[in-house]
Amino acid sequence: MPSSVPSKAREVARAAVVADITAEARRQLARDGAAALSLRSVARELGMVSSGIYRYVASRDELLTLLIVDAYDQLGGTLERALEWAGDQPRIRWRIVAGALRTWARDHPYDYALVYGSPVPGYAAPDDTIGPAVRVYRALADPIRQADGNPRPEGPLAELGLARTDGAMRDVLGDWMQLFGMVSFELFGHTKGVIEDHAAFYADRVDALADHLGL
Amino acid sequence: MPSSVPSKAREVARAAVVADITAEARRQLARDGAAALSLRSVARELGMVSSGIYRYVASRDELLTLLIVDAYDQLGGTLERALEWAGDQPRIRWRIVAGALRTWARDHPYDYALVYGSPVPGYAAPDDTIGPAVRVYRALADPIRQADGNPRPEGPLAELGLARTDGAMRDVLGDWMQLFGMVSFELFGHTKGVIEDHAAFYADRVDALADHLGL
DNA sequence: TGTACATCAGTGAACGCGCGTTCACTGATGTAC
DNA sequence: TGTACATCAGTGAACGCGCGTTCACTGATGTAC
Repeated sequence: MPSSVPSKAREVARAAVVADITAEARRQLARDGAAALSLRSVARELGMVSSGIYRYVASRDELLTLLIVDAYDQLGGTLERALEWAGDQPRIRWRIVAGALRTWARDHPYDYALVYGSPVPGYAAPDDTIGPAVRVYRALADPIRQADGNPRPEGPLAELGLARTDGAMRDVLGDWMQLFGMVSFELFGHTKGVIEDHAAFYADRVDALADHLGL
Repeated sequence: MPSSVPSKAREVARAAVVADITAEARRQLARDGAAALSLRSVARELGMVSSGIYRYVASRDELLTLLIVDAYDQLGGTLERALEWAGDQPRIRWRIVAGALRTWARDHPYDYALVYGSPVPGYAAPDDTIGPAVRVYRALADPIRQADGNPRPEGPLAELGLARTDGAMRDVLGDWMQLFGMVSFELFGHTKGVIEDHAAFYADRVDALADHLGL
């Protein structure tokens, strides 16, 4: 019978290698996009024989899941850090968190595309990705939560700490989707010849949305 | 010296084969997504030897361009046809064209993803795709044009027939991006556990946008 | 209308590539007594 | 502290696959006189 408490040292080493794999995969994702990501090239770059990587990752799909979770965490963490120094005016906090979203997306276009672009064909995201995804929405909800005076949350989005009525919740969701719509249009190149100054356009819309959200 | 007027019969036959290729490619796109699209499998399905397809398409990228143009045209045409029977109230026309956008996207998810999702890595859309893309925006602009009483258009979006001021134009663009944001979120599965009735949510938001646009 | 020639569609073989995944294996590392 | 054993990381070879693209070629189709 195997010992139920695995070796600490092996556990640590293992986690380190998984982290290396994820980091290298992310690097390749940033260079070539999700479709081109291959286990073989990750292994190669890590100086490992191609089959060795199967000690750590069960399949290509599992590596993609790792990357998706990682991307959500990076983005969520970035938004949270941005909010730390944002003062206590809801409108300012909204500007800052929305701006941080756009900046992160521009800095990590393939990570953004991986999670908010078209799904990788044949890949179905497991439920492990839901938690990290919510982290992003929680950050976006922060200014609204604050404007509402942190009421006791109920309803479908209670985990976000929001307590608006159904109608007001639809407003919030629609406004968030506009945010992602704008970022996607900019990143995916749908504004050629229409919008010249993306930063200005985005800032202008973010303020309009702040009005709409009552911030 | 070759004749400058090519044979009519050959020209017709050629166009028919190109249409066959596009149709088969679209079918495969609908089944497996853009990343899995291959010249070989299109040729195979057409009963042609793999190299034969190079008589009609210079490369895989060119086939992708064909598909993108085709998708824009399909969507643009769908929106235009929807508007034909929409009566003359701007608000109704807006509801109909927005609804047709969502319906088309749900019916052709991979076509939608091809043009409004993340770009295919390594592929850069040539300028041939701009014209067909504008056709979609022209249809979305129809209700606004009508509400404005078809004034003489000027400014950056004159080709859409819109004549609003810069600020009002930003409103329009932002609202359109919300539309695409909502459709993308629904199609790409980002609303799990948040929105149950997508049709109702979308209709509700479309009406809110109509108010915002003054329709 | 008939013939010589040019054009073009489609063939078949080949090049060189990278991929995901499996499997039997060798050593090194940790564990239990 | 020392030894016998179990576990695990990483190897190397292999399977079978499909891809994009090139190239020299055979016939069929159209064109010019």
